[in-house]
Amino acid sequence: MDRRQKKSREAIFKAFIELLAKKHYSQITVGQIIELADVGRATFYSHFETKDFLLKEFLEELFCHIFDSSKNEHSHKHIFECDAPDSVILHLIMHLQKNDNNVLKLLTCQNNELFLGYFKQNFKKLIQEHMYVFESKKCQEIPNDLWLNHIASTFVQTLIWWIENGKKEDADTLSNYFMKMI
Amino acid sequence: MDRRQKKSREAIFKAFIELLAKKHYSQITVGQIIELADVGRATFYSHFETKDFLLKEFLEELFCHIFDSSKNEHSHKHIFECDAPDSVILHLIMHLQKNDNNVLKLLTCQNNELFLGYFKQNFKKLIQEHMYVFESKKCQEIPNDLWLNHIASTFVQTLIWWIENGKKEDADTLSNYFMKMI
DNA sequence: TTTAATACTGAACAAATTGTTCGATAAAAT
DNA sequence: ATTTTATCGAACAATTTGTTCAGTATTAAA
Repeated sequence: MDRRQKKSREAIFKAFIELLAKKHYSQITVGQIIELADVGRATFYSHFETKDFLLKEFLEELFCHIFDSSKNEHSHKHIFECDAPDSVILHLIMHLQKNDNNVLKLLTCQNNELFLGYFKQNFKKLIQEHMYVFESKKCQEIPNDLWLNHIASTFVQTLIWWIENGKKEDADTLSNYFMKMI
Repeated sequence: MDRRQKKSREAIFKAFIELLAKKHYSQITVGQIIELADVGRATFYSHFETKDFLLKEFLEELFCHIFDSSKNEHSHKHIFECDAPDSVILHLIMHLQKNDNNVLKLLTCQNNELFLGYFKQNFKKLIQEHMYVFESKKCQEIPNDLWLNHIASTFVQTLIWWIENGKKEDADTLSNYFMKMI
């Protein structure tokens, strides 16, 4: 990719994140983004069809990074070969604790609804691949997809609670709370 | 309240609901609302400061109705004096099944994020008042507010799953799933 | 029934925003 | 050195927002 393209794209993303941390998505205008990013109006629209597409691409890049690294990192590979469901969760929480790109902030700020959907979606994929890990917890009478959804929601909801309470608990405790609840 | 005021207000609400069922909140313009409601532009703005306030007032009226009637109806009053946690939930689900004002549709259509917040907020209040009912389910090691949040989220999430799957299960089964999960 | 207050209409208005177009300029790839 | 490509910046029409105001209709109060 052209160095200029990359530069513009990143400047737009950076400005967008900065604005997201301050105000609600719906209150952000294209004008504000290009001013902060210091790119021309036409440049913005040559990169992103609309503001909504900018959001979509941003979230996709973000979550792809979190969940992929959580799957593929060599140093952690063993975790998914372990039988304890805790470790899958623990691993993910520790990843989130690093808080790359301020994901956690985005999860709780005014924009949370936007992120929850993506987060849940990706988390569901993850646990679907490692469902066996949760078998022991599962009640046979509950439909599978309801159960899957339940795990994902509970996880996201636990995270939000954690952040809003100042992230006092360590990864271990949090993972423990989560496992107790499901 | 002046008959004219009431009429305009209701016409606006009605038009708003009709539009909400069709498209996303953010895509709805004041122009569309007043056209469908058949009221003047100035009238709209004399009732509601902005579109956001319209939404807020609408949701407040809606949820106030659901949760109040769920608390106060004479025919059901006994339920809250009963020890079984199931009955509180069952009662609420049966209320929702009546589907006044299409609440359920709003919970799953494109606008769900908007409604989830309000719904959860009200549901939390409700169970907080009847917390003792859930005591037996509670694990002592989990912080109280995390637990409260968990119950509310799980309920909302169960509802959504139910609606999206065509509402096949009856109130009893659904209530049962919910109780099994928490 | 008359009077006074109040709500609505409809049109016009400035301001902001959106998404497009264009020729000129600068940077990159060949 | 030449060609391709990205950016700029300014201008553009089209929407939308929220306000204002004079005139009309409805309601409540006397």
